[in-house]
Amino acid sequence: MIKAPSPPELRLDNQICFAVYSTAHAFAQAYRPWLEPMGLTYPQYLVMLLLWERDGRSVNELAQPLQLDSGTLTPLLKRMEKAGFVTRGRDDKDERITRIHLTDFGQSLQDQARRIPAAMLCNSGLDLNRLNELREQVQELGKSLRQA
Amino acid sequence: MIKAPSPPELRLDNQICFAVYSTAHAFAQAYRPWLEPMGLTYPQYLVMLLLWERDGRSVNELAQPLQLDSGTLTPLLKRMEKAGFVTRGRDDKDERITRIHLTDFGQSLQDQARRIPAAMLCNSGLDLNRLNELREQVQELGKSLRQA
DNA sequence: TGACAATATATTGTGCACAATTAAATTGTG
DNA sequence: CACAATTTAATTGTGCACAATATATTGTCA
Repeated sequence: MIKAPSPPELRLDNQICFAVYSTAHAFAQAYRPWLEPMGLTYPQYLVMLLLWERDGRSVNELAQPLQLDSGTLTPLLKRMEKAGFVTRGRDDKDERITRIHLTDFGQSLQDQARRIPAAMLCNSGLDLNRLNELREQVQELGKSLRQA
Repeated sequence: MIKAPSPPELRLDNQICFAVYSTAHAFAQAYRPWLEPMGLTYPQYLVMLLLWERDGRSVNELAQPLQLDSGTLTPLLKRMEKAGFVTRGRDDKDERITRIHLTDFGQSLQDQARRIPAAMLCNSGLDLNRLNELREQVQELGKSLRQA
C-alpha cells in the first residue's frame, strides 16, 4: 500500500506558526544569560518591564498587556515575592484587588536590565529599523489571530 | 524621592521578543478549535506534521527539527501513544533508539489536518506571499538568536 | 577482550500556560 | 436594605519546556 506524500502546506518548515513558536523559545534562551544572574525567568522579566513602567499594578493590569490569566500570574507572582522582587497586598479601597509593588531590590535591577536591549539587538543580526518593522508585523499578526 | 521614567527601550510594547512570545500563544489559541476535535494539542500537532512527512522517526529525529529535548518529548510521546496516535518501540538494530510510528488512526487524521492551513491563512489577515515573507524573516531571526 | 568513551533516551525537579471552577468583595437594582 | 449580578483573584488539574542527572546500549581501542 502506497502512501501519498505529505502536502507541502503541511510541512513543518512552511508553517509560520512553527517559525514563531520556535523563535519564541530561541528568545527565551537568548535572554537566559542576562536574566539568570539577576534571578529572573523570562516571563518574570516581562512582569518587571511592566512594573518598571508603572508600579503598584493589579494582577489584571499585568494580565491584560501580557495576555495571561490569574492561573499563570498568581503562582508566578508568589515566586517573585518569595525571591524578593515584589510585594503582594490587597488594595485599601477594594479588597478584591491584589496590588503588586516593586521592592527596592526589584527597582534596583532596572539598571542592569538597561543593558539587555542593545545586546539582544546584536544577537538578532538585524539593524534597529528592520527589527522594529518586523516587530510591528508580528504584533499585527498576533492581533489578527486573536480577533479571528 | 522621584523615580526616573522607564526608558523606551525597556517598554514592553517595544520588545520584539514579547511580540513573538505573545503571537506564539495567539497561534496556539487559534489552532485550538481545529486541534481539539482531533484530540491533539498544538505541540502534538507539530509532531504529527513531522510523522506525516516521514514515519518511523527516532526521538532525536523529532527533537532536532522541533528544537526540543527528550525531557519534553518523552512524556509528550507517551501521551500521544496513550491517546492512540502513535506507537513507541525500540529499533531492531540499535536498542538505544526509540522509534515512533503512526497508527492507522494517526495517519488518517492527515485528511482533516489538510484543511487547517487555509483556515489559518485566513485568520492571519495576510495574503500567502506576505505571510511567507514574514515566515522567512522570523525563521532567520530565530536562527540568528540560536547561533549568537 | 575488557575498560571506557560516546550515544540515545528516560527521569527528576522547577516553572510556565491555560481551562474550568471556586470564593470573596463590590456594585447595581428593586 | 436585601440580594442577585459582576468583578477580581485564587485554586485545581493537565500539559508543555528545559536543566541536570541517570541508565542502558553501542562503538573503540589498547
